[in-house]
Amino acid sequence: MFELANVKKSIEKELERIIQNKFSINIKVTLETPPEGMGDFAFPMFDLLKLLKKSPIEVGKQIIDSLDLDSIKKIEISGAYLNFHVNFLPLSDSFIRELKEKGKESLNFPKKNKKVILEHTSANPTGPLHVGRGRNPIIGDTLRRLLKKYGYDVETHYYVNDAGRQSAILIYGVENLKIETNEKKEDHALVLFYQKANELLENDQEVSKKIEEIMMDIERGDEERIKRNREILLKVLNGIKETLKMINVEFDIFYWETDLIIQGQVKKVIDSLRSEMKEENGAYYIEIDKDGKNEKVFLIRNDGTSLYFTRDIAYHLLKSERGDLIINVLGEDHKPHAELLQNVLKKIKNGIEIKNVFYSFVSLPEGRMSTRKGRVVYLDDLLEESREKAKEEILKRRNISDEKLNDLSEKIGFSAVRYNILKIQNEKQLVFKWNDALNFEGDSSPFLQYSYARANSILKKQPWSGSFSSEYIMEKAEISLIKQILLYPDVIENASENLKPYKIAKYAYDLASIFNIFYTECPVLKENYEIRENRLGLVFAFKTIMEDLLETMGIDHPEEI
RNA sequence: GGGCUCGUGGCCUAGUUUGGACAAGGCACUGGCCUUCUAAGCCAGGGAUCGCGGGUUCAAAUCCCGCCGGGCCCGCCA
Repeated sequence: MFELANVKKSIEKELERIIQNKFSINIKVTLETPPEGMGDFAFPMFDLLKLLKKSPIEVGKQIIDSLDLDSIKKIEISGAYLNFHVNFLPLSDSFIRELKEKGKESLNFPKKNKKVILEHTSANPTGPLHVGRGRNPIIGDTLRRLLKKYGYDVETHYYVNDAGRQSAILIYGVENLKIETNEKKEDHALVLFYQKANELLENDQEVSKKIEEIMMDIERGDEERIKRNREILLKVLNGIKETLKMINVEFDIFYWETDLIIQGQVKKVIDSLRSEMKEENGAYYIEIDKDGKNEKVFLIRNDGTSLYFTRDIAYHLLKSERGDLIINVLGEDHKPHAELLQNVLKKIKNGIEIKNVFYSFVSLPEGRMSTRKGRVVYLDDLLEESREKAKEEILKRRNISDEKLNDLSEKIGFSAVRYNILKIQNEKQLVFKWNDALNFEGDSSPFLQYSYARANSILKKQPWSGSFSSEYIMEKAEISLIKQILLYPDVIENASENLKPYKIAKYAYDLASIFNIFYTECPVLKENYEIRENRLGLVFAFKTIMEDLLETMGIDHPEEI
């Protein structure tokens, strides 16, 4: 499965050997990709030429004369570059044969027998999910799918903050206010209480005091109080789950923050750090080295209750017992917190491996989204809008039953939202614009789904017999397609190792784009037997890989669109 | 003020980790392609001092320094 990368490595090794032998020079050779039409790999000889004080032609010729690898078809000297044309077509024989035999399974990496605990989303259950933090579930869930493919066992967590101030505000609102609403979805109905309570809070000391009391009860571990709260928070959480389901996001575990208090983990953390703790006005802290400076990290308030940070330590210790690698998908605002947490954990337990993936908020042209202030675009509304647009687009093209229309418009509309957010690098700040969020053309999920449907349609008309030989491949478009297909394992590896799910989107788009060119330039069904079967093989390979990519991105892949 | 981060055609993005050949795509715009496997597509075209200024290098969007602009963070909040 890794032949293409191996070919590259073997050329690099061979070049290093030849340069050593011929010129007695030890250099590390890194091949790069030349511009279109100039071969497959390029070796820049600048360093070598400088050392040897010879012309590129002279040095190039000497290298070419001593290089003898089956995989190389042709070598050209172009300026100070040595361009390698690789005979990679034969690689496609085994690749496609394996796809035929094992299907998508052949695309999975070997099991690593390592478990990843992946926490993402973890939005406060005080209102519906909004687009501002909408990147979190999309990045998180794509990582889950990607890392599984890459050979990890993955357990996903949603950390439910039921111990915090935000939750207490909602609880106060629900228990003390009366608000009429005909919102059917409970997260949308209950957020009104949260917003109203926040409003009251601003200029009413009494309200503020009552909320403090709720928080206090929780943090002291009042189980009655906690139980009542959860009933309310769960309603909001269920609304959030519904939204997540629409974009194909699901979790293994919902972990309630207050469990850490009730079950004693917080106390354990405090006990284990007690010897290092110092006191200040009745509160306790430890000192942590941060960029050479000592920083106070408070763990216990002067009223004896724990802080979010303390509970987060406990939670990460718990996660470290459940898996080998902890990955958190976090908003950029958590950066300092997360770094501090890693430092503290090092003090408590050795060898905890944590990787944090940060993303920037999606904002509105008029500023940051805020549930409290009501300046938000809810994910539900965006999804609804996208579904409607998908319906319109479908009806422009075909007449189908209402049932099919509903199904298809969700698969196209919801996916478009997921893709349009996923495709952008996490840390890039993103200003929400309806036009971009609802993009259905070019670099978009309908484009991918469309190319997939085209492939599917061909195979439906004429199933592939399974015979394929790269000898029959000669068209430019066919070769580009094979080349792109063979890159698949490298892309999965790169995206997984660097925890960059958007790399999958980029690759999938390029692949679909190349397939569309192939589709236009290389008719399949009307060719003679050999050519037809070979092209069917290519279409099959494309279809299988595209399906796999779409699944990895959590995007639906209807057979026809 | 300090720290982190982003800045690429009118708009959006890839490329930055590991420096290399004319900076690659999408949207929008202009023109062409459906009696032939789905035109959500394909082809062609115009449009970029890669925020600014220095430096390192044979070679800088990429590395280093300074500056400018946007975002985030600097709690006994979460």
